[in-house]
Amino acid sequence: MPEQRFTSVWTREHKPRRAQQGLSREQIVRATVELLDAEGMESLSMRKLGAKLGAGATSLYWHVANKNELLELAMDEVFGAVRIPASDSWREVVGNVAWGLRAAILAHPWFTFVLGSLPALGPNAMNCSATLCAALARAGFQKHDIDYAGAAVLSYTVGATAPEAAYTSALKRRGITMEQAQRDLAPAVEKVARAHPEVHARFQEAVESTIDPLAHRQLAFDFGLVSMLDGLAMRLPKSADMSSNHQTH
Amino acid sequence: MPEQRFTSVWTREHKPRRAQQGLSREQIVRATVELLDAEGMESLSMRKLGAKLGAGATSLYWHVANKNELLELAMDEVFGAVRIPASDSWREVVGNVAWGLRAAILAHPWFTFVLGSLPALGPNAMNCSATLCAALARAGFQKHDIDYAGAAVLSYTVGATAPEAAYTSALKRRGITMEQAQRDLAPAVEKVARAHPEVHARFQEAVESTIDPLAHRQLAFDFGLVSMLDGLAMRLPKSADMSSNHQTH
DNA sequence: TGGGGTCTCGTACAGTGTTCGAGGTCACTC
DNA sequence: GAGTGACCTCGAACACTGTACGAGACCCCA
Repeated sequence: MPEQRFTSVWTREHKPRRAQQGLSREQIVRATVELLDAEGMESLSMRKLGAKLGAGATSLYWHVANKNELLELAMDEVFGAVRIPASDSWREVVGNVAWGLRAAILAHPWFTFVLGSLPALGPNAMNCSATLCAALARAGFQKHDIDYAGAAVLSYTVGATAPEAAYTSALKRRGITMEQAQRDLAPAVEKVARAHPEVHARFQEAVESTIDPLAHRQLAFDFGLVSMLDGLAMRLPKSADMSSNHQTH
Repeated sequence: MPEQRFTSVWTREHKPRRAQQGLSREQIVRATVELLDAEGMESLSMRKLGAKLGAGATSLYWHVANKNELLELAMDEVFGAVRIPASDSWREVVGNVAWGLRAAILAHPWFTFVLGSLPALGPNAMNCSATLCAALARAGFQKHDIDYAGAAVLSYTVGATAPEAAYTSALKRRGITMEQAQRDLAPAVEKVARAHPEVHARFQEAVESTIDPLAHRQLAFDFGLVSMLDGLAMRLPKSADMSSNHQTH
């Protein structure tokens, strides 16, 4: 087996070319994000992207080594859209980053696919995790616990938001309403109800609920986020921060 | 726009054919899991799968409507491998399910890709979330909080384990050692170090650390899981369970 | 007038998921 | 035994995909 290398856009250096005319890397990345937002991950092809830019598909390969590099760049573009808050309260900083990341994922549902397959080494991603860790360090976490706590919040945020984004965007793109989807899934739920009656009961509750589904999902996210933050607060060496029951939103 | 339907393997009914000869659905699903484990998500093709079974690619379409259905079935197969614990302590049940799911994801890194794109409506997935919710209900959570708490634990578990599985399996499949990867990433980290020196310091610590990287990742996962469980325990209406500081593993 | 770097792109290759329809193999009935 | 219809397999074809390669175009500078 030949000693392979682990590569990424961020390990090659890249001199920005004269932005005179023709294509530029920034322009290509912007178009990529737009196309992904509009049509989703599996509809992005180099030919379509080229056409959108009024260029041939293979012209893109001058500015970018391959499709994966393009996706890495697009991912970091989304990380860049996460607003980084400034505050003295670590709970506020961490909570705001989590909600910001959630908003970014919901706006760009393809994001988590890229995050799951390619390393996030871009400057904006680094900036995100750095502010998180800085806040946690200031809060009083020590050494490895800083990384652990930061990773825990990011993991929960991504894990909670990704399927939500995938589901809602899949429905929207295919022109299916939420009610239609629930109606279509009813038989499958019915089948499972025999083994787990209490699951069925809660599903019915959800269907007949009068709360706005969007508000419902926000409540669910907040519940988990607040729980995580409270649990982290318990792990602070000296109980410096005791405002554990504040809502983050 | 024509009123589309939201479909899934689990919404169609399926009569298991006579298992006499030729292909069967179970056999195909087993082979799918094997192929995905061995070569990863992007290397699964109907032609390869057919060849592995000694059949033509298009023969599979008699037993399964399309590739997505196949992936749904494979996903539920993995859910079925999660051992469901029996215990009176809700923390033990929830913790064990989380660790079991983590083990399943690490053994089948393609799992989270499917989970992210297709609905998990299979019986084994339902069983998993049902035991989780049953334990949480017994613990004292009420109504929606049961779902919220269950979703929080699953979200954290998936969000924390998925990138870990993706990274380690990508390295293994391409024959790259962990040390080699860290060496390859060094220039990118170096570049970011200028903006965030404290990130660089912790990265160096991690590289030079003498702890086994596997143990390190397990510690990180446990840190977040215990934090989440502690935070959930705080949300129990009457403080029925106060054993908040026990480790789960 | 000549390079030489920078950039575009047509062609080609090996692969993909899936449709269609022709055919083959049974178990059962007349 | 002949015939029928359900069950199952599969070759060919279609419209795609990512990207390697090499031919050319443009522009700046000597």
